[in-house]
Amino acid sequence: MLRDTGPPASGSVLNERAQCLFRTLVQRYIGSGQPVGSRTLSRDSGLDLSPATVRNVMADLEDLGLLSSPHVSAGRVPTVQGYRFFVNSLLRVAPVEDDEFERLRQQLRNKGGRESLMDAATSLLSEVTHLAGVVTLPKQERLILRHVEFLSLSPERVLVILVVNGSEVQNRIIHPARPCSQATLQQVGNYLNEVCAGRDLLEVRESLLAELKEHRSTLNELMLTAVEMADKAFVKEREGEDALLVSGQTNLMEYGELADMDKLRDLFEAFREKTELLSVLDQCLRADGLQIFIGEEAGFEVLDGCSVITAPYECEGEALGVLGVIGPTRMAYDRVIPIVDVTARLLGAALNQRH
Amino acid sequence: MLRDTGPPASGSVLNERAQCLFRTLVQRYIGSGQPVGSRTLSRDSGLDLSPATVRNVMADLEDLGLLSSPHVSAGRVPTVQGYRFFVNSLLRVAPVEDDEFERLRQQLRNKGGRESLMDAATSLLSEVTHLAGVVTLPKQERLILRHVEFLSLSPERVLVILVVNGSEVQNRIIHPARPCSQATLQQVGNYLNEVCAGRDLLEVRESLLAELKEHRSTLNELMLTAVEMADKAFVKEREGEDALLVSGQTNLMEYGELADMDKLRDLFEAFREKTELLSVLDQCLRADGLQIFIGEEAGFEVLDGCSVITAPYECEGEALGVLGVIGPTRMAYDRVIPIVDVTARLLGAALNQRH
DNA sequence: TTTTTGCACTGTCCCGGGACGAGTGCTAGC
DNA sequence: GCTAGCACTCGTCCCGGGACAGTGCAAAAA
Repeated sequence: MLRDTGPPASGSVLNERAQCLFRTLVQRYIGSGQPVGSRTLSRDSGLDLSPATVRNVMADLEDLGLLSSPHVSAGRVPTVQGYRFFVNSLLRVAPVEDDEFERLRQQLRNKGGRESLMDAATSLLSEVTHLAGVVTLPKQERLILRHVEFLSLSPERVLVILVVNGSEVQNRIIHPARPCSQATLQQVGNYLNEVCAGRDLLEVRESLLAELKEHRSTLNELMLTAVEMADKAFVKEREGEDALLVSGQTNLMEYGELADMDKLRDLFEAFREKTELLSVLDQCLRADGLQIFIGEEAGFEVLDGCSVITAPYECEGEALGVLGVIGPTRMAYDRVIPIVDVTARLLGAALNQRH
Repeated sequence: MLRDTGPPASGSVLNERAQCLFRTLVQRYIGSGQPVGSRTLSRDSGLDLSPATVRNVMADLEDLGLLSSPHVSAGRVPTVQGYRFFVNSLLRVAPVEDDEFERLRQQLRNKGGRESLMDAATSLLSEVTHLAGVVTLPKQERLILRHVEFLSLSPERVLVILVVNGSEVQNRIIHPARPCSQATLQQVGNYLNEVCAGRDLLEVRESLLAELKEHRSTLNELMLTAVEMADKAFVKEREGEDALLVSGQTNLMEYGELADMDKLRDLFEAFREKTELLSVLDQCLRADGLQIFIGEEAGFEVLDGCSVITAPYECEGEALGVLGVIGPTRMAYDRVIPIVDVTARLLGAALNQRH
């Protein structure tokens, strides 16, 4: 019996005993995946209660919506609300084990490119947790031009190489209105490098176009070509196209509760499609701080039966992206949460280091 | 009864009737996935034979190793040898349907970069065939330098941008022995562009190093730096790292014979790992022409129960890479083979077009 | 009042047996 | 050389019973 029958979300509403039983039940279910019965619970709780008493408490917990029974004689399993309550109020996270921490730290430093750093983070998450790891790539809202180079491929095609934001290289092919000689391109490049280096790509493009409109007649030939080139070369590209890395999907095949082929197929398709996942992870980025979605809480049917744990990673105080794991609702929250947390910090640190 | 009991691989060893029955059996099994019994076969073959006669023929076919029965009262299914014989001697391929051909053609032209062209080919294969599509990226044995650019990021780090083979851009970061000013880098770049443009990257590197060894004392400062830069910048990179694109893996989840979780998991891991698949596909590249591996023929246990159909794609008469599909042994060879064939041609054509 | 004990009840899982059907091999006959 | 008939063999499906695990409820004990 409970002292207070209010909604469990508001403060400590369960008495000590009920909390303890509930916690042990959830832990045990997470460990075994089997519904937990009163006998087992009375043995494992350490409370020296008879199964019958335990049954009474369990009945109350079921009334509160924290537990449910698959059928009348099969023990209890936590509901989504149950997991939520467990995570919010009852969970005691385990510190990351030393060797795991060391492994994470080692793998996330001195990585080559930023790309491979993100790759490393993704696979680390999946390997350490045995779940699926996800990392969103930093969305580069601002592209600061560092250097631009034009290369004539053929009379109608010009290769543009942009170095932006420090050391990231982008390249694209544009088709100029009039054929340009390599020499002209060289001059245009020099001009643009001089004028635009260190400025925002799109902003520069706008201002050049504005200038063109205003002083078209007074601009010389070279300037006109330069404006045209900038117009075509400085457009935004690769708009979040595959701004999501996923790793260790196959890990999910090991969990019995996801063993249904259709369910699994849908899940894998969602990993490939990415848009739904990205929308979930975007929420996490805005929410700022470690986030946990349990079951349908994320708002997508494919994620039914799954939990998502994410944390944003930051560089110079600004949240750049989100990393996390996806696994069955029945996951070892106490172990996984700190791992996600630590990985986010380490990734942020690694990014910071290369300033 | 058979006129000739020699190995079925050598020529037409089965009489007309046995061939017809065998073909109908295989086709039927491919369609339904269920073992085919004598009654069904006598109905479907169009030969007006009694089930008993069919049974006799089937017994002979089983003796030849072309059929096997899962158990005594369950009809027959083709063996790997059976599929092989079917594919080699009995198969009549269906021409690619018009709308499918149109679809392939449309999607494989006017694609942006070469990368996205390959992507398109991979997903097309998987979508049209409902199997998993694979495409190996052209392995660039020769990297012809077109242009090189050095950019100083910090005193110890230099960004190298290489344009090779027409319009492909590579970039890497190197750490010079001594700090270099941007002006020096500019000069080094100019020098290297002048001397090396149009030549093979690795060959240039060798010859420069050789020259260094010989005339070290007589070279000026700039030249020394240039040689050092070339040494560090012109090394081969991205050695076949992920030279394989896979798409539509989830399609395979729909086939009952691959429904075993462990089997599927191994298969997906093989897709991720890529090395085993690449070794199979490399054979296909050397073999030159459409290749079919049935079951364990490919030599890898994970591919047990699967067939691989590949065709090399060519550009300017040279086989650049391989594309194909992977699916259950029981696949619609008559439909899939021409699709793979056509896709390879279209991809080759698309690559040729951009010369 | 709270906890425990005892008991009836209700589901699942795991057999073992019987009916059924599909398919086979063999033999005799056309 | 082909076919019809027949006995036989398995495998699958379906059922019913027993073991089992867990429940709810009521009555007794603390």
